[in-house]
Amino acid sequence: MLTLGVITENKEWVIEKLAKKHYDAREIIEKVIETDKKRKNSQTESDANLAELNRLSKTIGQLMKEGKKEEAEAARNSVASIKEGNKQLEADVKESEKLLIELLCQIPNLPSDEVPQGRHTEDNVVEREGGIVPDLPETAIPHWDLAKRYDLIDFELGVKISGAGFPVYKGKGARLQRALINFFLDEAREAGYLEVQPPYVVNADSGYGTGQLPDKEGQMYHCNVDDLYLIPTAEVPVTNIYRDVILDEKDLPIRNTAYSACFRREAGSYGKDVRGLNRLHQFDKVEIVRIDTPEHSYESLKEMVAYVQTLVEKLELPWRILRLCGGDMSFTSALTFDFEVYSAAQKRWLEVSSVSNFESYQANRLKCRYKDSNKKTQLCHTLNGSALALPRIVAALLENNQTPEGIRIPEALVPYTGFRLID
RNA sequence: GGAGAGAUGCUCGAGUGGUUGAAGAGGCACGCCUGGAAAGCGUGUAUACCCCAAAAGGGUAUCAGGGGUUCGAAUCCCCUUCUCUCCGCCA
Repeated sequence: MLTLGVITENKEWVIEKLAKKHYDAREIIEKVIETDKKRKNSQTESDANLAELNRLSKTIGQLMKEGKKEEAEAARNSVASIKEGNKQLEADVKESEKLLIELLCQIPNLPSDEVPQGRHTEDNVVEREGGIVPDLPETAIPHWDLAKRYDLIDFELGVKISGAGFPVYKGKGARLQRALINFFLDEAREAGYLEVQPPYVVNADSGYGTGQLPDKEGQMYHCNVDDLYLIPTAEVPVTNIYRDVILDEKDLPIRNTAYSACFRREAGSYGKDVRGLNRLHQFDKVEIVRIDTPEHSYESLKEMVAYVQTLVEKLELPWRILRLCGGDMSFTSALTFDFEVYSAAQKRWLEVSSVSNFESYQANRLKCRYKDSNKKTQLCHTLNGSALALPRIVAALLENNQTPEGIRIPEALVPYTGFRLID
């Protein structure tokens, strides 16, 4: 969530910025400011009462010692009446604080100046592109058919065991998954990221910390009995490592990478979007996360994007980077670059990575701070990106590399798969 | 899952109702000392919020989290979470 300071001090500026995300903030911001005023008033008054209370309490102890019973009794009475009177004020403070957080959670992050204007996916700007779109013969088939032909992925079996969107990988299909995960983790480590293995279920506090809760509650699987959520991405547990933490500036930027299975309910998806590997309830992903200073975070974002580019290049896939427009960005992001690879039999671009700078939006919620060189405590900036999500990479690899002899494995992956051809 | 013990600041650790935001030690930072270092000495060392134009200064809250008793709670009571020990179960 945004900090109160930025809202109260730069109201008009904030409203203007949010317009780029097509979010009309005027009304809610007025409400925030009003609630904040109320909170301050109540707290000032309540604090004064409590100060008086503390003072009197000390006096009572003293008076009792001196044997001045009557005076002590009088003080005791006035304490009682102040206490009674303060109850409402304390309730007001709590109420205002709660409302304030509720309101702040409804306001999206401010888009950075680098974000292009626009409403829809068509308005996203192609930043760079590379790779060669293969010239497939007429007989080329989509990955779900290839998966069947070479017995790599069994979608029906997944349906039997769990439901749609939970495929079973078999043989070279399963080995390809494992190869990709190891390849991505090794690459990340060589690029300076520390590998971590986080839990796959998180508590509600963690969900709030990274912003999945409260608004995206319906997108996560929830274990009711234990009140735990299956992670939709490793971003959640990894970023929450830094919840309620004050870091040292010299330790920044923090670079972490993690593989995890990801679980998403994907309520409301349909049609060609969910065909084959295009959209799953469970999938594998290697994530990169950075915690950085405000001064350096955009440099970090650049580095992350450049890093992800090396991955798609090594996999020899046709790729492009999109700079997301205001209307297509996520709620919590300040600037996002999406990576897409071209899946040549489906003849469509598939999103395989999303790299974002959240600036202090997540950090404010997380209370992830650092001490700067002046020993002042400040909010960090958080960033993350997929590096990479497997299913659509697999879809593109299968489709683009199909030959009459079988499916060719890109050179960089061969040491990991142990085979060059799926046949 | 059953029984018991416990959770204090960056760390260790004292504290069982009243000038305790918290002794003491260690660590760390700065200063003095030194040719330099060590030792020594001195000073400082939480977070959030509120008042104040700001600084200075002041106030409130926080001793796992929440609630309660009391004029007053780190200290007493209740609930939750977590840790440890023993038993059970188990990859």
